[in-house]
Amino acid sequence: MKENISGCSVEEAMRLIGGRWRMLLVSFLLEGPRRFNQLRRDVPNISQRMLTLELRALEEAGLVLRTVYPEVPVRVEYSLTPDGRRLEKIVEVLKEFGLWLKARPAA
Amino acid sequence: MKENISGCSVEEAMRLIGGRWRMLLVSFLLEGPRRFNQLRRDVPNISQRMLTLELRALEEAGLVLRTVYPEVPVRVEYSLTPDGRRLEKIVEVLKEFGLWLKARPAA
DNA sequence: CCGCATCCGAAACGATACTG
DNA sequence: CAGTATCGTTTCGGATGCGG
Repeated sequence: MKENISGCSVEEAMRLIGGRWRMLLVSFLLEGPRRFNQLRRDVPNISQRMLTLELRALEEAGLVLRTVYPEVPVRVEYSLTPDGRRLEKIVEVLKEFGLWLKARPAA
Repeated sequence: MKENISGCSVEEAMRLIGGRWRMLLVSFLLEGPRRFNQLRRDVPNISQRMLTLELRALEEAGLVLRTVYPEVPVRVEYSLTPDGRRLEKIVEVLKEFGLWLKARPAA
């Protein structure tokens, strides 16, 4: 299997950042660390369950850092790792394309 | 529902171009028009069914043009519309990120 | 050559209720 | 506040067989 053709990189990238929520969450984390319920407000349509799952996935991929502050009540902050910041360009381009999408005449 | 925040653009974009195959197909179509079985060879792991479905979806979104040449046997060519070419930047950035992904030490 | 129809399992996603 | 657990629905994706 010739895995090294450039197209496969696209596939790998999409497998990691594909899905409805991932890049959306990253787009907010790019502005700075966020708490759990803060992200829920930022992304009103996401369910609690999906938010947990997606954050865990991003954490496991090394793109997001989860920090627990042992206060009462507990405080948890999510932030992008240096690796996670590599997604900034993708978010930018995606945002640009999305805006054009919503503006174009033909749906 | 405040739909106009920039993040939502990202979501809309991902809903259109998300999925395992879409951007991969676009990445090949960027090189020029392709026939059905040509794409099957380019993307060895895609099933006939998915190739049909994804091409139809891209066509319906106005990103891909399907041209039927009434020869015998029939010849069908898929090419990007001008709108479809707007995906070029996304593919580039995705490709770059994917290559880095495969190269980084920590999996 | 270029599909479509059908069936099926797997994965993504969502709603709701409950917990330290 | 920040989650788990459970369940149901929807979408994704593969296998196979048929048709113009």
